This record gives sequence, structure tokens and C-alpha cells, in this order.
Amino acid sequence: MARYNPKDTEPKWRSAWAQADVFRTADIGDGRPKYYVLEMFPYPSGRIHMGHVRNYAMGDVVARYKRAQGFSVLHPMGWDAFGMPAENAAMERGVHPKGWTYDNIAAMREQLKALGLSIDWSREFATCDPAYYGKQQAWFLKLLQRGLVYRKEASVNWDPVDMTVLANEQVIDGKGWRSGAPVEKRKLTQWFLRITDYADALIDGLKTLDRWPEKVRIMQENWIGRSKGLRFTFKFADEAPAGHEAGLEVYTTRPDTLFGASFVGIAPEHPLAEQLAAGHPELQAFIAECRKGGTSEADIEGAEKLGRDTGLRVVHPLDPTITLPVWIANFILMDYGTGAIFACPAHDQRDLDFARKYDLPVLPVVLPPGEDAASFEIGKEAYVGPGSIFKSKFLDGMDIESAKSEAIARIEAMDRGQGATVYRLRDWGVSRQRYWGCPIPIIHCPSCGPVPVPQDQLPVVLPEDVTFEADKPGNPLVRHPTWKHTTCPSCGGTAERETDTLDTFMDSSWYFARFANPDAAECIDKAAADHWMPVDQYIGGVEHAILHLLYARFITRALKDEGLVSVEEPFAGLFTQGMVTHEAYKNVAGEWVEPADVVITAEGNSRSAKHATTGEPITIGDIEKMSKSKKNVVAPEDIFEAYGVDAARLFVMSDSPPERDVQWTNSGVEGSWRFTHRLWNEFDSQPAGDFAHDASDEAALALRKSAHKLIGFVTDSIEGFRFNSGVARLYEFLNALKAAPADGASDAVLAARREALNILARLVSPFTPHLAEEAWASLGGEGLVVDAPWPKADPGLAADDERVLPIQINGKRRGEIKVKAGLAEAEVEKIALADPAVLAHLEGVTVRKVIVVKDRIVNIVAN
RNA sequence: GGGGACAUGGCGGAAUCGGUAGACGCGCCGGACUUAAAAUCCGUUGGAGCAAUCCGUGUGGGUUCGAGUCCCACUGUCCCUACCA
Repeated sequence: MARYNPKDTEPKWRSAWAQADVFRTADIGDGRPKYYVLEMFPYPSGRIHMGHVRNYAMGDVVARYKRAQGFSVLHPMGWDAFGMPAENAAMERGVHPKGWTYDNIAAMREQLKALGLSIDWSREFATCDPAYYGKQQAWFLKLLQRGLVYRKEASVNWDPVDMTVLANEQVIDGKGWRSGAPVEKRKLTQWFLRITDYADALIDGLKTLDRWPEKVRIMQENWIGRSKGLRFTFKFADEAPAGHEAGLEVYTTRPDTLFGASFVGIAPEHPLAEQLAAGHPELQAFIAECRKGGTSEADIEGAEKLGRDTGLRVVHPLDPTITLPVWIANFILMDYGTGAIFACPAHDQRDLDFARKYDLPVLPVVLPPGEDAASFEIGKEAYVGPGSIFKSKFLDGMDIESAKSEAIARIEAMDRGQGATVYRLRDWGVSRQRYWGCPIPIIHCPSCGPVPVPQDQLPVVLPEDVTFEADKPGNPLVRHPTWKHTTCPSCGGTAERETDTLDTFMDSSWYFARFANPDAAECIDKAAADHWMPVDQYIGGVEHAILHLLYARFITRALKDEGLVSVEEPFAGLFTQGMVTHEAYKNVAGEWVEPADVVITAEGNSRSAKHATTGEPITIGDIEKMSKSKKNVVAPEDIFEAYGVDAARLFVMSDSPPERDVQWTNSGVEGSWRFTHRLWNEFDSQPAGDFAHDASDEAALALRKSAHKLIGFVTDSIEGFRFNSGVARLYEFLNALKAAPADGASDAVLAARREALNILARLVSPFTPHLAEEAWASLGGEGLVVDAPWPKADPGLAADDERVLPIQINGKRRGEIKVKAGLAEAEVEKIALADPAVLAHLEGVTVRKVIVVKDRIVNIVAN
């Protein structure tokens, strides 16, 4: 019996697939139903890691399974190749970002190919290919023409380390998502995309995404943050400040609490605040102070509510006898609503904190159920629960919702404001002051202003002769001697190119559509995209729940409105897979130690660790995401070398549910490796022959039944993304096969085994494709197993004709009976009550009731 | 502060519909093979008990003939988000 040797076997089958070109897909399909499987494409950072292995192995299981089910499967691969790390490498090591990126792509392509993925490599592209980003420039200009792109001066998030602007989505806890540096506010002129025009569509579209995780839909909905309320204007009680004669506009979601207003607040950046500060050093100092405040969690938690009275007063819109002071307050945000609020301290915690600090009135107007109107008071906590409105004239006695509608109606009738929907979502700033990105195809002309580059002059190609020096940060496009100097396409005068490049999230917002035909002369080959889109199954990390997945949904809708694609939603099905984790180890000095240098010993239930060479004790730390800084990484290529690709693929699919983190362990992958060998032994020990069935042989029948049941289990587990359960069933079945060995078996059992192995080879093929091919060949299967159809279960064999029913007495299991499947309840009851074990437990008690659940269980109620 | 998820042996997890809790894997323990070890193979393995049996899915209640699963309250852990009026 030959030992299974993945080192020879795996490359052999990979070249067989390549030679037969089995994974190439036609651009407009071939008559079979289409299925588009896509994993989020990788950033070419240098080497693939275990997270990639898990992500792409999952997609490959789906792709191979759908292929076998008769679908024409599109399963492409590309590279999200623009971005900061390439520039960092350039500055640190003096290499060129382009060379660095394409070298990494070459290395990672080889690694991915070694994984044996069923990828159509003929469609591969990188976003840094001019052939790709040129098309991106083309549709960017179309969106500009549509009015979806605009330029404005705005206060933006500036990352002082990466020296670039970041979108709101890219600021995590007040820090740059990549650099981790605290973000500063800067006023810059930037290009923006009107994602807010699509806010409603993006929220409403979520309802159609029934194959997305609920969690991601909720995150997107919260991020867009639609809220309904009232926008209205306060008139000034005395003479209005110059330019503010119309009054002061505020936004609220609680118009029902209008009679509880005790002051009006404006943001420190509010134009009125800045105007007032002009001749007022104290206000000026206060506003400057506010600008400094950080946005990290600790800053916000600890931040004290601060404000300054402007001395201005405004008139209450619903009761002209009431006037309210106008304060500048540090907790009011300029870029939400109107940057001004009316404050109702009784029913808003922030307003209450502020009111207590500056001794402003607290007027409760919502009476909680069961409270007495005369005695109800607000202490340290604002009341935000339900109740009935009181001390509010015509709103008295109403519930909150009716009072909101009534207040809005009154204000609208007075023509002082109107109901308004406000979003948390801001327009997407896409300008990046970086070199290694897609150039924004705009020319700035001193007389014509910003002018689009004519379509026939695209692509605007990045110049390659740029210099990077660690002491000269910033964008080398700005200091390039010639590149930016050009002529205005409109007037022909001297002009300068835009030196900002596009946010790399633009690159990943349409690549899935380009894959339909990556060589198309137009941006998107409409016929091909109409055939393949939407992506039927998208797979990637949950860290993109808001960023990439929201941008891609927006761009797809914008491109649809432009007529470039027909779908509104790019990803019909989304699966967010968990990370690959590993224990982290530390030595006595507190330094991280690589897993390869650690020897673990276990005695009973306790584990201890020591250093493999020095023998010094090692502390076993937490299980964490694999990261270079904690040294708890395992290199995929080392695993492929030691155990083979199939064992590695199998392990990442087997140990945990795919949406959860999987803990990489050496012993775990060894288990998968053992499985591949034991599986091979079964195939290898099987003598050739036919499938002639002998129904009278019980062992043979039992084996056939479990093989046909297995088909259903594995099919369901793949369809339902429960790969770990499917793999467990395969293990279980192998155990059953070993219990009916070929050695000395009857002809009937041998035939049953042959049939079972034929089924098994196809069922394991999505998980361990190389081994499956070797097995298929040894069984004498026709052609390649990748081209073999998915096995079909014989319903007669897959269904049980006998059932073992547990018998409970008062809910406790007391015995079991074997009955024909589907046996009538009355019959089952008779048999159950005659069972000796049951009778023994019924002695001295009276049977009150017998519950029979067909084919499942019997419960006898007795006392 | 707001939103969401999760909690099952020594560990990862299974139980898809309210119906035999702990499949499968890892680890541990024992055995075979071996001069020995590794590898491999076989067996045991939730807890208590000699046993019958009893207890057992984070805690406390509830619904039900029957709850890991449904409802209420709580505790803990993790993720997202954040002065969004």
C-alpha cells in the first residue's frame, strides 16, 4: 500500500487542471445557469497569510461545489494594489512602489496557485494596471458630469503620519485606520462623491439583501443613521446680528419637547459663533479651545460640557412670551443637522449636564406613567422614556409620537420650518495626497477652473520617475518636474494637473463588475456584466462591513443610474468569515516568542510550555489574531510543506463554524493530515470491480444507506455555510467505512464500498481537491473529478425505514423502541406501553397521558 | 451613552423544526506493535456513585407533556458605534 504523498500528488493535479484549462469561464456564459463566487481580493502586501488561506478555501469550496452542481461558475482573482504600504516600502527601502507591488503580486500569485483554487486566472488584473484605473477615471468623469462629484473646501480628517486626508469611515476611535496616529482637523479643498444622495436608497436596499448577515445590515443602517425630525427657525428677540436677519435655524428629533426648551445652543464652528467672536477675545479663546478637543473614547467620556453665553436671545416659536438665551456649546457638532439645537435639559442627558453646570432651567414636559404632574422632578438623569406630554399647552395629554406630529404641523403652518430627515452619513471625500493611487483626471486652469481630462486622453498615467525620500514626506506628484504641467483642454492655456489621487476604496468599488470582462474597451462590458452580476456569493472579513461594502453598494447604484450596469446591489449573498487566531507566547523577559520555538507539554488537563532550544519557561498567552507584532503567526507555506495543501485547507474549514474565529493549532492540522492519509488508505486498499448490489447483504445495505445519507448532509452543510459540520460528517463516514473493511469482505460489501468511495471522492473534492483527483483516478473514474457531477442520493436509501424512538416518562429517558418509520401514533403508543423497561418504571403510578411525536419521541405522563 | 452578538466537557465545537445533550476533531488516560521512542492502530473519556440511579448547556424565574433551543430579569465576554440633538 503506497503512502499518500501530497508533495508529488498535489502539483501533479494542479498541472492537470491547468493543462485542461478547466476553470476558464466564458464571458457571456454557456447556457448553463450562472453562479458568481467572489472573495474580497487581497492587498499585495508580500506573502499570503492563514487568513487568506481560510478566505479563499471557503470560496473555493463553494465554487467547486456549484461547478459540480452544473452551474457555470465565475471565480476570478485580482489585486487591490494601490495604497500606502507600497509608498512606505519605497521610503524605507528605496524601491519603487510599482516594482514592489508587482513583485509581491508575483509571489502571492504563486502561493495562491499552490492552494489549488478553482480560479479563472485569465481574468486576473491589478487595480494599479493603467488598463484598469484608466477605466475608473472614465466613469469618475461620467459621475462628475452627472453632478455626483463635486469640489469643496471642508474641514477634513488629516492623518499627520500618512500625510493624507481620511474619510470619516477611515477614522477609527479618533485615529487613522492605517497609521494609528491621532487625526487632526484641517481645512482643505477636496473632491467629494455625493453618497448622501443615495442615503435613502442605501438604507432601503438593505431590505432586499436577505442573504446578508443581519449584523452587517444593522451596522450599515446605523452608519447611515437616518433620523426624522423638525428643522425650524428661531427669530432673534432683539436686533439680529448682521447677516442673520432670517433667524437661527436648528434641527431636532424631539419637537414634542419644545415647551421644555431652556436655551439654544450653537456649535463653536457655527458661522454665527465665529462672527460674534470676531470682536470678542474671550469667545475667540473659547472657540479655539474647543477645536483642540480630541475625539477618542476617553476624550468624549471625560469631556466636560462647556459653553459661553453669547448674550443673544431668541423667541420661542410656539409662545412669543418666552425668550431663550443663545449659548455656544462644545458638545454641538457643526456638521450634523444645522449645527444648532434647542436644548431640553429635562429630556436629553447632554442638555441636562450642560444646564446643571451653568444653572439653566430644567423644565420637564414628558410625564412618565404613574408619576404625579405636581411632584415630578428631574434629578441627575434626563427622562427619555415614554409618557404623556404636560405643561405644554395644546400638546398636553398627548403621547410622544402624536405630540411630535402636532408640533411639526404647527410649525409648518406658521411657515417657520418643516419636518426633515437628517443623516449621519456624510459625503465621501475621495482626494488623497498620495502618489500610489489612481490620478484624479482633472486639470486646473487659472481661467477655466477645474476641467475634466477629455475621454480620449485617458488614462492619466502615473509617472514612474518619482523620488521618495524619508525626509521629504508628502506627495511626489507635487514636486515632479514636468508631470503636472499641461495645457487646459478647454482654453489651451497653461494649466496644472490635479495631483491628488483617489481613495483606494474607489478601486475596490467596481472591480467585481470589471471581472465580467476585464479586457473590455469600455469601463464595464454591459452584456457580460448583465450576465454575471450580481455576485451570488461574496466572502470576506467583517471589518469591511461599513467601508468597502457601503462604498461598493453606492458606486454600483451610481453606475446603474449612469447606465453602465443593470443591478442596484452588487452582492446578492454575503458571508463574513472569522479570523485565524493563534495562542501568543512570551518568554521570561516578556518578549513574544514564535510558535515554532515553543514546545508544549500536557499532563492531564494542564499545559505548560518551554522554549525549544533554550528550555526556558514560556507563558502561554491569549488566543489572538495572528499578527507579526505578537509573533503568533504560522506561515502557510511551512504548513503546505509539512502537511500538504489539502490538509491545511481541510483544517481551516473543519474546526470552527466559518463565521467564527478559528484557532490554528499544530495538533489540529495534524488531525486533518491524519484524515487525508486514512482516507487515501481506503481508496488505495479497494480492489477494482463493479457496483452490483446485493440487497440481501445487511452490511452492504447499511454502508450504502450511510453513503447516500452522507450526500444530503454534506450538500446541506455547504449550502448553509456549515463547512465544519460537513467535514465532521465526512470523518464520521470514514469511520463507518473502516468498520466495514475491504479485507475479507463479501462481494456485496466490496461493491457497496466501491459505490461509497465513488460518492466520497466527489463529496470531498471541494475540500481536498488534489486528494479527490488522486482517489478518483485510483477508482477508475472517468476524466477529472472536477468535471464529475455532484452525487445524487437515492431517496430510498437516504431515508430510514426504521426509527429508534426514545421513550420518556415525565420527560426523563427510560428506554427506547425500534419501529417502522411513519408508524401510526396509536400503534407506537401500544408498543411503548408494552416495553419491559417502560413497564418497570410505571409500577405504582398511573399513566395520565401519552404524547407520541411521529418518528421522533414518546413521552408518557404518569404519577 | 447607543446598537449587536455570544455563553454547552480539559479545549474547538455538534444538536438546522421545542423532542435521546456532548456528533466530529484535539487533548488526556489505558492498551497493541517496538529493545526503546516516534509514527500507526485499538479502546476509555461531562460530573458523582460499587451499582440502580442522580446531577448537568452562565445565574434566577416562567411557558410546555418535554427547553441548550421560546419568554422575562440578571451576570459575564466579545464586536460595532459614539457628544449625531
